[in-house]
Amino acid sequence: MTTKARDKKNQLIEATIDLFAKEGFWNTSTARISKHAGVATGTLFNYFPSKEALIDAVYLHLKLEMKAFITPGYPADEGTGACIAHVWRRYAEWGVHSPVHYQLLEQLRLSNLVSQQIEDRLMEEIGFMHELIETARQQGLFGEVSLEFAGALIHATVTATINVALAHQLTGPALQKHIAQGLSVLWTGIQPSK
Amino acid sequence: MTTKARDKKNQLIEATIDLFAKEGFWNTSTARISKHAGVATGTLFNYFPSKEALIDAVYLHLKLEMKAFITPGYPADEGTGACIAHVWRRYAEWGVHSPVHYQLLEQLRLSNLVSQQIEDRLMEEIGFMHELIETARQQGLFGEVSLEFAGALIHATVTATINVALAHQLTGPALQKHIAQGLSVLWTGIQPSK
Amino acid sequence: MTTKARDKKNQLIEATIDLFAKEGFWNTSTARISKHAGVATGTLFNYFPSKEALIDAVYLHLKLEMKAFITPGYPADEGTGACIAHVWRRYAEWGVHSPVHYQLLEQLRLSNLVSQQIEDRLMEEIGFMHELIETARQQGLFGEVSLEFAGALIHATVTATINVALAHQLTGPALQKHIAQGLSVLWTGIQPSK
Amino acid sequence: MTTKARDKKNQLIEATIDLFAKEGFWNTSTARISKHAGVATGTLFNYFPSKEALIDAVYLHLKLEMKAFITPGYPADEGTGACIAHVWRRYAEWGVHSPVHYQLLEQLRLSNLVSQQIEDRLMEEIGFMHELIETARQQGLFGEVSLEFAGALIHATVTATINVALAHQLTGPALQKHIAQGLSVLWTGIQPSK
DNA sequence: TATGAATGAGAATTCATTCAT
DNA sequence: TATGAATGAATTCTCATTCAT
Repeated sequence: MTTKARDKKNQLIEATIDLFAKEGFWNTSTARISKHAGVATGTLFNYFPSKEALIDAVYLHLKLEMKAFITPGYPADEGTGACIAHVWRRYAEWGVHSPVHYQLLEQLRLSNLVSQQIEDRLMEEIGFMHELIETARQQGLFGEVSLEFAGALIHATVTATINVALAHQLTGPALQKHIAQGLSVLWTGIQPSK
Repeated sequence: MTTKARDKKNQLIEATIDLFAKEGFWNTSTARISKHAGVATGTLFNYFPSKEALIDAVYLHLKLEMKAFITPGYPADEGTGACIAHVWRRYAEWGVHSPVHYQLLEQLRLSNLVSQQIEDRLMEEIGFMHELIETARQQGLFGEVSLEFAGALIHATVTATINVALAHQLTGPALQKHIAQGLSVLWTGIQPSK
Repeated sequence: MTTKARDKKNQLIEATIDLFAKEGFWNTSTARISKHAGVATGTLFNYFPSKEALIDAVYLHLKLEMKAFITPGYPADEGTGACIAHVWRRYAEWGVHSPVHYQLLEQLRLSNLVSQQIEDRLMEEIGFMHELIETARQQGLFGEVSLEFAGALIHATVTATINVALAHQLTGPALQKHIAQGLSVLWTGIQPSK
Repeated sequence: MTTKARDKKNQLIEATIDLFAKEGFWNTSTARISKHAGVATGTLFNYFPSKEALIDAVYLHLKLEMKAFITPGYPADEGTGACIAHVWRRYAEWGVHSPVHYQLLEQLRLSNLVSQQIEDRLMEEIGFMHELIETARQQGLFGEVSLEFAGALIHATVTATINVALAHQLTGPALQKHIAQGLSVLWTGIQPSK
């Protein structure tokens, strides 16, 4: 795929995200997406074989964007706990920083619109988080909680934290305190009882 | 509204839930709903002025069903903590007991398809939960966590708990232990640090 | 047909006229007509076998109403010219007096919605006007103008007169003067050249 | 708009006129129009955003066609009276020449289906007639008749003339004589009394 | 490769009419 | 005779996708 082609794909993906956010899922036709991206209706289908494939690409795009936001500063040498805390905190910050993208990602996650193929593909990209959690479990950081439950709780707490931060429009120190509080709930709640 | 009319409305609502679950939101037309409910296409619109109104009714139906499941055995005289624990536990049990309804409710919650009017109407029905949380806060059960954040965390943890229970198809004692674990995470995590 | 039945028929016809005027032809369903008349949807079809039959009845009703307005004071003993002038003038006055009914009548006339059967039936009721015109022709009042042309010109001039009177909201002496002017145009225009 | 696009628009407009005439207003669906024009149902809506817009276009088309028929031979240098007579005569000839179009135009005129926007647009195209009438009035050709009344009478007489010509299927010299007669009625009737 | 007109199945909704009560 | 819920064909309009240029 040439650079130009990749550019156009991204252009279309960004236009899709924009319109999904602005007008909602249901009212966003491929024709409108094309126009918003500044290309002809037919062109969209030169880059994505179907609308479904476009939505898959959007989901992938959002997840990778999130990953790219989370990754910097990863404290690989400070221990598993620090790593998980980093990921959790950066996720929360991403959600507050890109609320539109975050909300769309959550909607797509529940929508059954994303193909299994893409979910699999993402396992490879995001899999390191699962390994991280598994390591933490084995180190006894999570008590008896299963791998999957730990993942679910991490996701659940970060989501709740983002949503409240957005609802209250928190920024600056108030936001940082809120995020710390959310992380603390997870951390306290999930740790093994003494 | 006569009993017969109420029956038919329910019939249509159940058919809608069924199809939404089976075929997904996006592929479920009013024509298919009517056929699935065993009535003519026009009949649906005798009971709901629009598809939007039908979806509102479905959402209302699901929330009230959930409330009806949660309410029995409410330990009003055992203190706020026991009440919250009861509600949390019964919610989790409902989700595991009626996974299709639970999942649809979650989808609708994020979809922006439900009108504000219905959200308001539900505040009256579900409002007691908010009061419960507020009372708990004032009794110092939740540390510094705000009302809204407490609500979000309660919802987030119960959701995570249900999802994992469903994924692992937990039942019987294993399920009860899992639910207890989820509740404990919330409870430990949210309580004020000593 | 009992008196009660005739009353209900009239009730339905009046409701139809009212709604046609208020909401236009295209948006007026039989259901709305029934409701407006204060009867059940099915009841309408006990009195009129179809919507088409109802429209026929409305047309008939309007024409007879017009005739009833025109007839009083008919100067049978003052000569043909006076009779025609009377009819013309009363027609104009009816149009100004009942603009809604007048306009609906004109619309129905051009709409092809009225059955031939009703047109025939009306010939009997309204036929005297044609005879009147024919007599006038034979008396040489209309020059070489054919019967049909004379009728068309009479109708055309009265219609133009009413429309302008309505547009300018003429009343009282101004209206009378305007009507006299319209009649004079017809009379002067149509009379044989010396 | 390319030539091809204009052609297709005209194709659809002609199909609409044809069907309106053949089957009447009320039975003519967009689906039938599309099929009659030899295009897919969706294609119609590529050219007209709604059925209403199509009807507007039909009305505009008919009026401009009429104008194009009337204009040639306009005797601008023979005085106002000659100009009005020319327009009147050509209008009558157009009605007899294109009865289907003429009748549809009259129906649309009374139907309230044409948007104000199109009426305004037509004022610019047809406005010269109003100026013509106003000039004639100021030259004393019309006695005390107001501008609007003069216009209404002109329209009324030409319409009556066309209708009778069509009913009698007049052609050739008989038609010309009939038209002359109609014009004479207007002219004699409307001129100032000495 | 880009274009955008053409396609036609499918969507939500309406409505004249029927018929069991 | 009156009722009004039920019917389902018909309507306007949308939209993912195709394909000739």
